Amino acid sequence: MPTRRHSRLDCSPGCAVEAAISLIDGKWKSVILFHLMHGTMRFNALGRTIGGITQRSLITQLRELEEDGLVTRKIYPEVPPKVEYSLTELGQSMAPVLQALKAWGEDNLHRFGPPPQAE
Amino acid sequence: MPTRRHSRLDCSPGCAVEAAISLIDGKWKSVILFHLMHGTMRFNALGRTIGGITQRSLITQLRELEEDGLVTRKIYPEVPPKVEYSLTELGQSMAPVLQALKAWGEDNLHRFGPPPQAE
DNA sequence: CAGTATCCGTTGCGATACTG
DNA sequence: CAGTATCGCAACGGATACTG
Repeated sequence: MPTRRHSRLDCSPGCAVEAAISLIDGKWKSVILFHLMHGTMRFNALGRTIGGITQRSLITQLRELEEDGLVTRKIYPEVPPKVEYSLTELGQSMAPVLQALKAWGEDNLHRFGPPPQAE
Repeated sequence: MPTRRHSRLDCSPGCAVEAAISLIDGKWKSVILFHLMHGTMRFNALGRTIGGITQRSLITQLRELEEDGLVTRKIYPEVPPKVEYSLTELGQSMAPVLQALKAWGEDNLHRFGPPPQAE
């Protein structure tokens, strides 16, 4: 029982915002979506690209994204197994959000994490 | 020790997205920001407008938003106490994000929560 | 390769009660 | 009114090991 994660979709003003966010909360979802916007990816490739995420977390987040209709999972019945993840139309429609997020982050990141120096 | 909540601002591609999200995660932050975009609000007013949030949660989220420089707190030294919360410039700059979120939510909410009927 | 299973610490957050 | 203090649980998420 997936424990309906979407708390309260019972609308008050600002609820749309909350609903939208509830889909991309979690520590990794936004990043996953972001990477999938660049195209289809396989499970481990996604994990490597993101970096620092465990298989458990990755699969959990992916399953939730799938459950929410943002991501699709294509299984190639072959061995070794091959599974590709990509965005659905709905997932693609998140693009503006992700971009706004990215733009904001890039503009303001320096305020929080003083640039990691030039090494 | 506020336990630096911003997990990893140590950038990998997509990190900007994660950083931005980390500021508006939590169950309520986005909604708080959203309501503050309409103007300054007092503590309890904010709580009532949002609905369903406890004082503890509200204050916690507000303090974090403040700590992150998105919100300011103006105290009127009078009795009964009066405290007003409003967005900083940085907070205002979140507008596009919030709007993207809201737009997306409004366009796609129906997919998750079947419209609350006409009562 | 793409997962699943188990364990377990941390955090989020609600409930409730109290205060200046 | 605008908080603070305590409690407690459930969910999140990391580590690690195992599997078809």
